[in-house]
Amino acid sequence: MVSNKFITPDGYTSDIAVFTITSESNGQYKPLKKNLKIMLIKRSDRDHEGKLNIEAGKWALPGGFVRSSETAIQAAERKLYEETGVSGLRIKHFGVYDSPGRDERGWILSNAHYVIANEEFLKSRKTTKHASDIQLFTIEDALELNLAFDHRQIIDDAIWFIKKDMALTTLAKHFLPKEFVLSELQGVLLTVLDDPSIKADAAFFRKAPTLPFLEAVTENGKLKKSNRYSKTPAQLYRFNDFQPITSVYSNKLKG
Amino acid sequence: MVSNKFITPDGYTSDIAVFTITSESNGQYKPLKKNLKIMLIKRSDRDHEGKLNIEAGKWALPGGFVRSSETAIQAAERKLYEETGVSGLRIKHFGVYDSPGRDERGWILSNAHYVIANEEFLKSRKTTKHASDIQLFTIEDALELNLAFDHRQIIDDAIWFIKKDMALTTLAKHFLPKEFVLSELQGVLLTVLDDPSIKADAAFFRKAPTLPFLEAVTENGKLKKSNRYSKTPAQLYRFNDFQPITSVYSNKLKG
DNA sequence: AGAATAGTGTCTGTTAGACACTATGTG
DNA sequence: CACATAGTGTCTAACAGACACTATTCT
Repeated sequence: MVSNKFITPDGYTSDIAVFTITSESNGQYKPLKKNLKIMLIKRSDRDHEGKLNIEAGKWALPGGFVRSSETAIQAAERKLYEETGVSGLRIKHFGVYDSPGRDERGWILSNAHYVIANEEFLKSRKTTKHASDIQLFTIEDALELNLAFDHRQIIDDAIWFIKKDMALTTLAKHFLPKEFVLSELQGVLLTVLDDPSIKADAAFFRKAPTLPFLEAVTENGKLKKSNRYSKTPAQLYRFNDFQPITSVYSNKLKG
Repeated sequence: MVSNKFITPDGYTSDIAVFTITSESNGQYKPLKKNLKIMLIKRSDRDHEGKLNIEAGKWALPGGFVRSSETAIQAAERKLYEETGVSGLRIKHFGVYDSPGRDERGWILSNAHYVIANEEFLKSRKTTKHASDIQLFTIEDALELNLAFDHRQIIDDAIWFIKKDMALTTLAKHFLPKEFVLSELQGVLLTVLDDPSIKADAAFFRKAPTLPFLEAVTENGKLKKSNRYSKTPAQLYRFNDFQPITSVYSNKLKG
């Protein structure tokens, strides 16, 4: 029944869900309108050898086949750069998709990752793709598209993971500039999390400065402020290297 | 450079780290000595076709090749049953191991999972293996063995994941009987976590009954007690379906 | 002055942590 | 009665949450 050769998959791909939070100006001295977005690419009609491409024309996660000389993470890095011009970001594995029949070409595994990019970083990238073939979508819009393969499921799962990581780790820092104002942090958190104690201004502004993974920025011995988003100068903060650990059995943050 | 065939891996395996917490009696009416252990199997000299096996004689995680008609999770279930007699447990994915060169037979991917089994459950299993070829090791002992492939790394990572899940989810319930006494829960948590507020008896006994995912067991309208581990009858608790959610930005448990 | 953002003052109720104390049952 | 486990009483300091208040700056 079982052959004496190993049972070999027909392919191993690495796919990447690239998230960013876009900021729309809301007027001068106002906090920005923030929106969680995902970067998708339109599958071209033909591959790089000129052959008809599968799932052509559909929107899909960037990614592609892993080579035997690299890991899926390395492949993700390479494909991300080739397809979207993005590089240098922390790539995080979150799942494997291997249901029989998920790809009609055969038994093809997908190793799925997510990446958080801050908006400024994305703007500075260069890509060979036509701009219309690579776009940022809001999550709702993305999930309404006719997506290639099982990428809808993968995106769904990716969102669940970044929500979890946003709540449990200092993931928010990847969406923010090095130095930021509390209302920016609050905005980032609220695009992903729905937590009354983050929403409540007084509570958040009182709590945030005490968080062990945040520190006020100083300059020449004085607190550094910014009035990017308000007339009142607001204190700048940065993340430090503290890795908070929570537990359901006790509610003190540990490092 | 790239062939027109897909780049195909030479194999796709599913490996499972099976954890349990063993309890040694410490004397009558005493809490038990608990220890986190991992189940490993000794790779046999020849495979089921009689051919020489790779990494023969070394200790390894249970697992094996995934078939094209199943997912890695299903393969994990199947191999776990075939190799160790364990079935019916929740299998959780935690990583993929795909470094070139990790398996000298070729380009072989490992999809890694963990499983939590409670000790009583493990005792009741049946297996075709010789008892000496399948054993429970403490974590320290396991990491000192000469393990097959990169299974040392996989075990290391698995431990990290169960620590995290033990702290952040109600994972502890899989190590416990349906109804348990607070000192049992405390014992389970302490085998994996090092948290002063769990260690401190008074604090733990006061806090635990208020946790939203625990409830006191009643019988005929009365609180159900047990004196399994103490002369004083102790209240029995069970986990309910509450899924606690924590956050580093606020320290109220949400569901 | 008016408007908007960024905080702070203050009160109330809850909780963690420490430590001493009580409760229950065995031998 | 001694002892071990399973809690509870009580105090203190800290903190969350609510709501009103002040501070700063631009127009």
